[in-house]
Amino acid sequence: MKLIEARQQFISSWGAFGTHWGINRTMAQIHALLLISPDPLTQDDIMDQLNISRGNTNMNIRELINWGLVERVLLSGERKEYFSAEKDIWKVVKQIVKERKKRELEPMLQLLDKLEEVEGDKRDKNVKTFVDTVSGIKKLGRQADKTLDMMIKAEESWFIGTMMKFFK
Amino acid sequence: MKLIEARQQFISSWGAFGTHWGINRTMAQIHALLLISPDPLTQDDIMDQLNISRGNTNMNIRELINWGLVERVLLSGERKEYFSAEKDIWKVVKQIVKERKKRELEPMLQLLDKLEEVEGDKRDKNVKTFVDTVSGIKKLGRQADKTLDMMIKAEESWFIGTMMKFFK
DNA sequence: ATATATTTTCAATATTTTTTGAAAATTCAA
DNA sequence: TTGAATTTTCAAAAAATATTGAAAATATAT
Repeated sequence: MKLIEARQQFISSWGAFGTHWGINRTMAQIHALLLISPDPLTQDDIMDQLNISRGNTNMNIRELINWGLVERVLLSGERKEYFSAEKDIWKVVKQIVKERKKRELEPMLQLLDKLEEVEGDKRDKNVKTFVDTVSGIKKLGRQADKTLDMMIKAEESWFIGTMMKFFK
Repeated sequence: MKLIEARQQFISSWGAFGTHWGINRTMAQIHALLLISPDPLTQDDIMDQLNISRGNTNMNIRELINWGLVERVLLSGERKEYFSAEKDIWKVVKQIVKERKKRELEPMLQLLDKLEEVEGDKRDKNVKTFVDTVSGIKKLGRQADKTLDMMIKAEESWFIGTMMKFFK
């Protein structure tokens, strides 16, 4: 397979993959493009390579910056802004985990704390089932939260080493 | 907070949560409803409680069954079908992980295997960056695959115990 | 200051996804 | 069988989401 074709496939399936994870196609494609580009790209480079509009490009680049996956690069003597993606995949994963934990897991756990205190008699099976379900999710969620915290702090080598041993 | 309100909030935020993870709102809501219902429900029960159409209900129940999260229950002497959700959250999580691994991670790893064999000279920095990126993702992906396999096989108590020790 | 390059915004449009509801198919009791 | 109950399908409609492109805002060089 030629590079040009392989790049296309990578970008396109990274985009499709993203949509399964609540990330919009374009954002995932821009990320993919930057991941496989040796040098930083401008907004125009991205527009041209992915065939998307200026507005779309701009919005999604900014979103990638919010996620901490892409950064602005200023090249001396150049007026335009350049963009480049973090290439270390372990860092990328940690960054995504960190953001999703903050945006989704933590608010969910807070809600569950509130819901667990529902009024009512536990002898009522509706109350019991509700409370048991909420508690069960909360317990697992709290554990996940701790585990992810550790993962975020870990070095790849340490993390993979540990996993290897435990899940040999 | 009254049970009725707590149930509403749970269903609604479980639905919103689902949309961040590529699951449609209705499917997540039906799942939530079944999780907190002590007894199995019929299609009509679900339609009424969530205010959704028959077609929508039917489609999403079937999808939940495909995901292995809900099962048909036949009550003797009843003509209608009843549905109930697995209540053990650890089992639910394992089931979701298992399905997503099969549907998303495994195909992605297969693709990366192919893409890694791209033609071209690694002294070309475009080729090098592409291959390095693909290899990096593949390596981490393979490790995730193994780790998830272990998790799927594990008992909750063992898993959490292990995590506690390692990520104390 | 002025002109020019560049980035950002956002209303309008297009696309994708979800939902509806009625018709068709299926199931089951009599 | 027949017919009522129930489930499934799917084209059309609605809703949600993503994209465009031109205008406005901003930044920079002269």
